[in-house]
Amino acid sequence: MSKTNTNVTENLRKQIELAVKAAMNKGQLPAGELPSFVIEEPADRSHGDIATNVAMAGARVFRMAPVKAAQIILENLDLENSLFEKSEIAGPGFINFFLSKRYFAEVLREIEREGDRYGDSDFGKGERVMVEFVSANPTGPMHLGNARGGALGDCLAAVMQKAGYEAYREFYVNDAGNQIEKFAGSLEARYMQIFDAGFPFPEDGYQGADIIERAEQFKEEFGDQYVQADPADRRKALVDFALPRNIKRMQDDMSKYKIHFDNWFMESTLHESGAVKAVVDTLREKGLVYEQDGAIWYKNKEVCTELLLKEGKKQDYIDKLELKDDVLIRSNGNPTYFAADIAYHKNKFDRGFEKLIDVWGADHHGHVMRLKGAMTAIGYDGGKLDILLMQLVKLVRDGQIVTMSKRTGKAIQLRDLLDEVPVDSARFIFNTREATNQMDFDLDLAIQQDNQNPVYYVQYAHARICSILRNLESEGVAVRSCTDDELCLLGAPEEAELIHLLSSFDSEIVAAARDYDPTKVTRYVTAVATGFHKFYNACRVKCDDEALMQARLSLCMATKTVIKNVLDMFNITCPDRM
RNA sequence: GCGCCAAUAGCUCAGUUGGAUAGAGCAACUGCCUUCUAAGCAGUAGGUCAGGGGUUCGAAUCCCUUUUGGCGCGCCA
Repeated sequence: MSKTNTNVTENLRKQIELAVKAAMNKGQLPAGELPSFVIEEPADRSHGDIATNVAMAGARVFRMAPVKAAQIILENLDLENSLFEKSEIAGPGFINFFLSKRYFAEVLREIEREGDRYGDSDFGKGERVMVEFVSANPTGPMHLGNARGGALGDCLAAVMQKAGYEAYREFYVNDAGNQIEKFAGSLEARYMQIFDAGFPFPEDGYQGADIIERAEQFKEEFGDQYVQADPADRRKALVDFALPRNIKRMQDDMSKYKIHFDNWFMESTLHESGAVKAVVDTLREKGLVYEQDGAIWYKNKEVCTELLLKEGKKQDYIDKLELKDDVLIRSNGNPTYFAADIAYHKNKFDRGFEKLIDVWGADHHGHVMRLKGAMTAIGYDGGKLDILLMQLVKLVRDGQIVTMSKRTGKAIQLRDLLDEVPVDSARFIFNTREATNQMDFDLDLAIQQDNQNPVYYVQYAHARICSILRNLESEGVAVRSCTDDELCLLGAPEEAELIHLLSSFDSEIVAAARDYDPTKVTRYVTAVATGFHKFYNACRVKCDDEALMQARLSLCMATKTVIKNVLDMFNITCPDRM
């Protein structure tokens, strides 16, 4: 809601509360608790601009029919000097309020004044928030799930920024640990197979074609000089060769996808600095680790049980969860991913971030509780760590579901996608489905560069506005500021509806930030585009009435500002002509 | 078995902390360019909100239950 809009709602709430109290004092309503009620925009605009259910919500307290209570409240309501011009009782007892044209003028003025800052709010109070996303394994190419996570994470960070947070984007590179061992074994096998086709491939190795490619590149450079080498040296040489190239490829892909991370954080630094060992020690000091079968275990069950009881969960519910303890240090001495992850998130908090958001694939959801619990256990607030779980993407091509797997090497990769699908369209389409829902990505549709593609619909609205401005400019018409009286000429339903949409920009941003859901903003800007196209068809900007033309130009400029602010925020091209 | 997420038009999905006649895009059908971009607009058709109970003035929304689908329950990440 724009500031204008927010003020209107807050004032109305106070006025209604005063009216109810006044009626109670006069004995028109039985004295009692003020009911909690909502003030909202009705779905149907013929029901007014703002409506309240106070009479219905209070039906029990008032002990009378909602319609009658509404009448009494309305009689006690003072709407003099407000931006409302009319009110009515409707349906089962709603009180509907109609905004005056002065209000619409206010909104347009505010947008003109704020320009590219329009939609900003102080909801986040400048809090530093880190959004960690993609964080793909550097052992292979990025897949379609990373494409979705990239678009969602990047746009979520943008939304947080717009809502008044200080957002920071980070990519966690798992350049250490077990999967690097697997990576080494796979590379080794592919390298050796060049010389000896019978060299065994590890059972759990990475089967992707990219591994073979890297092994061949390695052979190009070093020939057969590692065939006879010590296997440990050979693997190290292969990883040292392949890993930086893989990371570079991920960075190039992200850059092509118009995602720019503030930081690429290397897991290996946590091992080298001793940070991983340090958190294990911290947990040990708190009596939360024990040794068994040569491994060091973390008392996850104990910690999570305590936290769940604090949340008010019942013991038998907790029992059914069958919580298990987790290994921190394997019997071979290597720390687990989990141990490194605790150290990593501690590191994030220690860098001064007050809120952490991780975008993960839903297949990692079993990891959420134990990580948050562990953060609390080492003295941080696990409640400040939020995980956005993203359901995986299914790829559909020619109406057939294509299974994605790094292992089969047959899945489409992020870079295949970007070769075929325009970046704007990929970023937009991935933000049309909520993260919590599974998504079918129709490759054929996304590749299409025509009106089926939703991003063009929004861009087209912007280009249309630019075109109007160009045409009028060539005829010597300059956009100027309008007086209130002129702006009040905007009375058509399409005009009112569009202004209404524009006024709710920052409440949409706040809702998206609150719910960690950037897809709300995509849908919002689509609605704004619809509102504009309807207005365009119903009302001609260029007309004989100079004052009306200027008022409509103000509306065009305001619409242009909102669309541009959204597309800029999401790093999507905002063309002046199409 | 236990847990998490979901089930809404032919398809893909919205539905704003319980509200008024459940919406949009695509697909289908019918109209609208001698006037600012038809990548657009208007209209028609399409629904047992998975099924069944419950809570209340009022349920797609909250609770219970059944069914179906996805995912997870590793000294993998």
